[in-house]
Amino acid sequence: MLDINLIRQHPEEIAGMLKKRRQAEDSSKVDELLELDAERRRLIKRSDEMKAVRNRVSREIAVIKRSGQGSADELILEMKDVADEIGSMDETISRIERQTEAILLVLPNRLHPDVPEGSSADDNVVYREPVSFGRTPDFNVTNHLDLGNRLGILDFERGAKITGSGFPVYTGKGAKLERALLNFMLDYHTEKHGYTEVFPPFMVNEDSLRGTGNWPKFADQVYYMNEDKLYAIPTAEVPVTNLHRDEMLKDEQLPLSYAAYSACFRREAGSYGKDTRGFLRVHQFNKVEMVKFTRPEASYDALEEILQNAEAILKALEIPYRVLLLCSGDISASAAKCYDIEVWSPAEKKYLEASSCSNFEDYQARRANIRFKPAGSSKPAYVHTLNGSGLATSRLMVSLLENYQTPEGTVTVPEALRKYTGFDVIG
RNA sequence: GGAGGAUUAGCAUAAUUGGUAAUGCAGCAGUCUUGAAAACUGCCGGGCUAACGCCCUUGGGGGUUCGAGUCCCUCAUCCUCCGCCA
Repeated sequence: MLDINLIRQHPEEIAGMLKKRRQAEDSSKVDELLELDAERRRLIKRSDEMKAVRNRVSREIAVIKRSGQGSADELILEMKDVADEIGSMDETISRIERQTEAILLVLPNRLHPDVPEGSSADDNVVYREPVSFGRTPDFNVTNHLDLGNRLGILDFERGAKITGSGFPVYTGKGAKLERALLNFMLDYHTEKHGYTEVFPPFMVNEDSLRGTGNWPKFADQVYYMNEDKLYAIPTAEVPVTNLHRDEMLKDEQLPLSYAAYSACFRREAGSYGKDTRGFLRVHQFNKVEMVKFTRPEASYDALEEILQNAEAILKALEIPYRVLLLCSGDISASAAKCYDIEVWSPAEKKYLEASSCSNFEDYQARRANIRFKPAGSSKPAYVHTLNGSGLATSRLMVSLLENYQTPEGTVTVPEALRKYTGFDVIG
């Protein structure tokens, strides 16, 4: 959520941001916001004046009643009218504030100057050139879906039977490999990168979803349990960032770094028929997420750190990847700057997104009311929040099965994972 | 699911039969001091205002009243007990 004061003082900056994000049509919302804001301030001034009268006269009434001298009936009658007027004025004010809030909740975040201009994923900029570890297979590799079936480690068909399309089942060594990946990544981040492990709930309430920016704009992408008004988390970012919702953190606590495993649930509405084979698009997948809370001045260094923490996993596993800096038309609404890590799929002959590392600056902190008292100051300030996948296993699994494939059709387990799997070859 | 109790600022604690949120600690700034401590003054949730000031804020929402921390309704969370349960 943007600061209304910023919008009032620099509306042209917001308009420029919307244009850069290829959402110029939303600039009418900024105009609407400015009108509502002016009207709100006008009404508040009048309402406050009347409340001052009411408070003063009410104190007079109290004095009269306490002394038992004279009658307050006339004053009470007068105040009845004043109270009615205040009531209707406050009703108008709260209606305006609801409208203002509704607009603020859907306006995207400011963009960092580094974010390149662009209108689609094609305009993203390569930030880190491909790293291949010299292990890309030189034969015709079988895609992960056929290979997984043949080796008996993945069962998408039965997943579709018991739940629906896009809910994968891992069996035998597949299940163990998945669990090894997750344990490996969690151990790596907690032991080598200093993250505190969190095992969060997989369902959250609406306040939490609003805090991270997934609601109301992206509510249709999230599974909803109507009976209990709970949402299945699309990422551990939601519960972990909301750990500190409505909290006042201590300066010396910062930065806070959390790593969390969670299953992730996404409806992926409107994306049927495009890149949907196997793991390329699923409704449930597993992910280790890194989340940081920092002082504002430290957040961009922290972003580079998160990116490197995610890359370290791929380097340890020797999975070929590259890093993109997302352009203004492709970056998510909540983020001010974002890197995507993509892993190479030899069978698909393309890179697949396996991680997103973003700095949200104070956009989420403002929504979720996460503050701290800066050292040397007496006033609270909003923290900056960041997160990065470290990483999602679904596309990672694709890349692993294909890159570690042998000409005989078996799969070698990456060295770093063997102590977790207990076996070094599948098939 | 049922019964009772609780929720006040970063933390901790107050507030007569309804009369308009008090105090302590921590933090920030200043005065004093060679420096520090102590002491004293102001600030220390948000909004409106050029400023003086004014308004709002007692878990969320609603109601009664001239006036609600206090009374009523409702929801959430926590504690105690009962019931159910992997």
